[in-house]
Amino acid sequence: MKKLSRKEREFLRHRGEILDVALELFSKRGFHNVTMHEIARDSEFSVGTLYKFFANKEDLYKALFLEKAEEFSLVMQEAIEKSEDEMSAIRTFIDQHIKLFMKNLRFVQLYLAETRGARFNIGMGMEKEIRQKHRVFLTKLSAVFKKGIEKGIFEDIDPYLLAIGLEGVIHAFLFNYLEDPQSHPFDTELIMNLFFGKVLRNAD
Amino acid sequence: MKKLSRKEREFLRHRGEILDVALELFSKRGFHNVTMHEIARDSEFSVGTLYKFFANKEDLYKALFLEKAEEFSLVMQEAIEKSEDEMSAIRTFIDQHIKLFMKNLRFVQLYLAETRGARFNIGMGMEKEIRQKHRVFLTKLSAVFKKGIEKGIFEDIDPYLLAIGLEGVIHAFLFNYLEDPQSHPFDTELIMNLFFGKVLRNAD
Amino acid sequence: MKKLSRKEREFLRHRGEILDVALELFSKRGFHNVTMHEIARDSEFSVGTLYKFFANKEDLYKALFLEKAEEFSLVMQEAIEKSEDEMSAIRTFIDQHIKLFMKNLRFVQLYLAETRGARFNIGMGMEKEIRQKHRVFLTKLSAVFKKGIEKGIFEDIDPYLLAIGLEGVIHAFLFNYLEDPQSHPFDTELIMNLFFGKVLRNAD
Amino acid sequence: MKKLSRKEREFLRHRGEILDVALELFSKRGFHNVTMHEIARDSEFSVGTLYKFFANKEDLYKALFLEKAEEFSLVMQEAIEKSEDEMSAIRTFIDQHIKLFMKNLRFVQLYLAETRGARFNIGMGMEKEIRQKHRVFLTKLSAVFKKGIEKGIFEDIDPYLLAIGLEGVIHAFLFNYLEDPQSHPFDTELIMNLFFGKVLRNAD
DNA sequence: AATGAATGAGCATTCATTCAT
DNA sequence: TATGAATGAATGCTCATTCAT
Repeated sequence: MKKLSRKEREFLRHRGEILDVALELFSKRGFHNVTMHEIARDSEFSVGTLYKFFANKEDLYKALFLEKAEEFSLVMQEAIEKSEDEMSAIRTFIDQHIKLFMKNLRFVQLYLAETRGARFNIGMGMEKEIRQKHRVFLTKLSAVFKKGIEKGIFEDIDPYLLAIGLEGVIHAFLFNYLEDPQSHPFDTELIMNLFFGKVLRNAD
Repeated sequence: MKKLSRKEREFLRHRGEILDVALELFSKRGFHNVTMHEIARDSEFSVGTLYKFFANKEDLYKALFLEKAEEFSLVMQEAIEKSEDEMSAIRTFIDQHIKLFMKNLRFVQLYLAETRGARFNIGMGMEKEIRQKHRVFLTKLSAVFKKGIEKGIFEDIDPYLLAIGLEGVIHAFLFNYLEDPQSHPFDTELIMNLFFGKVLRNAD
Repeated sequence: MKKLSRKEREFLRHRGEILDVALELFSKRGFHNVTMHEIARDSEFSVGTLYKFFANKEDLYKALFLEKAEEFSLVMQEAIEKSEDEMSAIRTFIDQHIKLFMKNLRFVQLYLAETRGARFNIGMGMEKEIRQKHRVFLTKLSAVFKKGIEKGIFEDIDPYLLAIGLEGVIHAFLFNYLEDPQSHPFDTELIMNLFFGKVLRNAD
Repeated sequence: MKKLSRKEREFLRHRGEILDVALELFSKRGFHNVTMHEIARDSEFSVGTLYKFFANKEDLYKALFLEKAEEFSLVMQEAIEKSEDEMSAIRTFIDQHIKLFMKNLRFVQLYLAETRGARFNIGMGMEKEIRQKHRVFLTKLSAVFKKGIEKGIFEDIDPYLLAIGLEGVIHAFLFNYLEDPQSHPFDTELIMNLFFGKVLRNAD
């Protein structure tokens, strides 16, 4: 948008470097098992400098999480919205979801923890914000299901539950992949099959 | 089974009281945001007494988690094993799962966090043990799917993924319930429908 | 002296058992590295019972030390006093000293520490008492030297220093023995030879 | 030797200040009766800063002891080695010993305690190191006696015992001086006289 | 009288945060 | 402006001592 001065560009580059290092550490050991000195050491800045970029440790963690979460959210929303019909919206969503996560495994570690891990890292601060955004997103996803139900494509099941359920399956697979990347490969089609009635053979 | 002396019974009662208080606190605020002094205060014991029952904070947390996790595991396994056919095994599993979790919401908070929360609370100690047990359990659940596949009841999909997926859906619903108990009710049948091909209307 | 009732005899026996165990532990690990629970465990009494015999840990340590120190002191004094002439008084003193210490190696550990270790175990409490008694004893030993000097047997050197010096040599040998019992054997005669060169006037 | 940066010089100065304060406290009250907070308070640093210089309390104590002990050891060895004949080596040793100790009374408190006090302050850690170094030193001192014996200057007595004995006398005098500096003055000549009666062959 | 469960003050240590240089 | 030395509140844990049974 705007032209950034060299100073500003440099500032953002440094900020990004710090966040990268922090993600590396936080994802491996969790918020409480990483010290500001470690982040300083690994990012080759001084502790003092860290505090020039972020007001405190919590702030750093929040920035780290929320910025990437926002990015994820946008990609996913786009995936849903630019699709023609509901069925392909769901497929694109799953597809993008998997791709995005596979490209950001470090962050996914944090993401899955934060969206399930309850109020564990930071006290109620970021918590609500994350939950709120997540709910907004799920509502958008459920809107797809809702429209599908209205069109008679999907069964009449609470669309919000469908959204939650779909995300639940995807996350479960991704988490298993994180733990043991070799075993049990899966793809968008598998999830589509699983979710859209192919488990039971003689379904009819 | 055995007759316990008054001393022994009292010991176990006190131990249980401490664990109850600890669960309350840990589930609300997480391992790192709870102090031994708080557990002492709330359980109306002294810090010293806490250390008579548990070697250290980590030990207390582990005991808390593993004992209940074991109990859960047994109930769930039983649900699977005592069923006649595969279909009812899955139904009983979902049913028991929901019931058990609904009765132990505090603990579920912890459980969902630990089985997703990555390596965040305790350093790799309990970690592996939990993951290992979880895998064993999922293998048992997937055995049901496997048999079902062999009998031609289920589609030929990696049974371990089916197990993971089913659990993912259940946990997703339960987690949503934890967050907002009023909205979006669900039950065993809903999950059965969802999982066994009723989402897509004209599936055939 | 007095007839002791069975109760009283038992009391003293138990007290002695506790002191024995305490000596064993204190001599190995020092005052601060031994807990009352350990003394209780090893002596097969309860902690509560320990406090029936001794007001507190310090008291127990003091009793342990002072009683045996008193016993030592008496034996040594006797050795000095019942001797005919000064020369044999010194010889008997050295002799008894070595014998006594060899029979009480555990305690000697403590003794050497307390009479050198400065104010390390207990704060200034027993300290003064020990030092005072020790000074009294050294004064008695120096009296022997003094008389010897007056008789012209010994050189005219501050008799208190002679007493200190003699004790210093004996303790140094004993300490070395404690550390490495096999090497560098010594006996009364050696110390006599060592000590009475120039001290003895008609050496030339 | 090397040029030190201002930072480095300041670091060493601060470290030295902490050690000075710690010596003051430890020598008065012993390892276990001094808290890190006291050292912090008296040295006018914060507790945290103490831990920047020393890994833990034990480490601080060890540094304190071993560095000065090393210095002492070197001075004493030099005293022995640079002397022409055995007799003057012993005299120089006594002389330097007294001078060094008189200048470092605080430390001597600790030194005498540690070289006699048995295994009382720290568990076996430093213990062995100290004993080992002490033995090495005594061996060097005894080598002087050995050579003297071979030359026929000294009586044929185990030279290691002579070394131990000489040190015992010196330490005994120094310890007495520590306790009561006014009374019973002594000097090198006195110790020489005391020690070299029969030891010196041609005494007669 | 004897027990040992319970107490809680006290200590070592950590680490987010500040600020003089 | 960037640094990192210094801070000190906070926490896990120990152990001498008490007292209800």
